[in-house]
Amino acid sequence: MKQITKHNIRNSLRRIFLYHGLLVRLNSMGVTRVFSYTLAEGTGVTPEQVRKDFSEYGIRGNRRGGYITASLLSEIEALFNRDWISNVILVGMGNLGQALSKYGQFIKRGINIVATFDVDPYKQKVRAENCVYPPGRLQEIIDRFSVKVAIIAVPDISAQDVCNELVSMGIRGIVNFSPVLLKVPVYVVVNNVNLCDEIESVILSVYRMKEEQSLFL
Amino acid sequence: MKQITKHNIRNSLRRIFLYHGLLVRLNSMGVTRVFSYTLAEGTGVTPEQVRKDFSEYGIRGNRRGGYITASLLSEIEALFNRDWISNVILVGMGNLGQALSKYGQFIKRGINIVATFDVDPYKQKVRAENCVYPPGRLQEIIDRFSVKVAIIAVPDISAQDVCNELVSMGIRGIVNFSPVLLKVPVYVVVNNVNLCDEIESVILSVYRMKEEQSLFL
DNA sequence: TATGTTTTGTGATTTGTTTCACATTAACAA
DNA sequence: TTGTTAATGTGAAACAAATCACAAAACATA
Repeated sequence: MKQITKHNIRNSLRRIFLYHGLLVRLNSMGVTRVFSYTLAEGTGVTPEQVRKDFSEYGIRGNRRGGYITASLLSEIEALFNRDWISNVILVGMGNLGQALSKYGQFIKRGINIVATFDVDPYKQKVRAENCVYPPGRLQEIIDRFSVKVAIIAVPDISAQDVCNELVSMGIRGIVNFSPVLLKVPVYVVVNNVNLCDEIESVILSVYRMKEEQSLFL
Repeated sequence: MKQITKHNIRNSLRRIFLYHGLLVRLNSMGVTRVFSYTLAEGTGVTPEQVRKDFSEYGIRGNRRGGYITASLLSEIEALFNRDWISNVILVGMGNLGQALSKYGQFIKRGINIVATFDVDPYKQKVRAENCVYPPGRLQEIIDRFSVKVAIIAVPDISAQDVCNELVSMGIRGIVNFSPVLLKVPVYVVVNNVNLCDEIESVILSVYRMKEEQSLFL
């Protein structure tokens, strides 16, 4: 079984997102021109790497004038081809799901959560603005909005079942916030995000740093 | 400036967390023995890699009997040295912060959020169970619980200020959920988690997969 | 105790990624 | 028009990570 996880998405591609995020902010601040070192500075990589990454994806700048912010942004977004696919659904409205559904950054970045789902009838408040659908309406919504990507934020026990259901309904990309490895057909992309791991890695790094310092004492 | 980000935390270390998470679950399910291929299967890597990773961190198994789940777990946790440092604080109680503060997985993994903070007086409900402190009490809490790691979930404009303050108060590790690159002294570890990027990477991968398939038509 | 089997542990090899060094180009100034 | 400068773009080199192949060990069985 082959999954696209944090570990096998190309590093260069992950950095393109980094540049994209920064560019969105710079653009909204009215910065019209950027240089490889601008992006490098803002994302913590080297200028060479920025250029190499752009080179890999066929993005070119002006030999002396750097890059035009707006064009660069649209070139990256063209690369993403974001028009037809940025509608996503969110399954699981626990604490994390609720937070994600209200997270303001998504829409700024062109990620549109068209609907949220939960099995819990108590959470299914189909009011006007913040409605949560029952799983029975998944297929209908997926079809209506041609959704291809889903966010899974359900408890680990039900994650695989939900995943299977979504895949059978046409979902081809999954962002998985549950701590289980989802089994999916080869044509489905999975990205696992594990908040515990993110925090643990810092805890351990801090500890290791202490250890290294103490070697000098 | 050198940061420990998603990209420069050793891959092997990231995988150790993956194994740890799986082991916690296997252990609670009563599995007493695991093999490199058990862990490989459950985390989507190869058995050789599992062994190589353990080898790197000096963790050894039994030549024929694999690994004893409980011992392996405590060896990894000893590696983390989690006793003195697993108290963390959370700054910023917006949507994401609130979700993180209620996220049940943390405590299962030994991550203990000892206090949460927000500048907004409306959010500062210092009731018994779910209290949110004003920033003025940061130093007091950091000292009292010897906190070394903080989670930043504040809006991007204030992220750098909050970060500076935390570092000056003794914080040495930061999990940054805001989309800005924090400038920190070399002895501070930063892990940037960007939820937009995680979702975008899947959107793009799905698109690329479609593209590749269409080459065969 | 000897033998076959299973699984770990690791040197050697391959593959992938980042950095370096510099040729190339565009803008500007005199 | 011509030289100077400030950027990009990229092949080559250095580095890092993953895979392979197999030796070493431990257990089971006779």
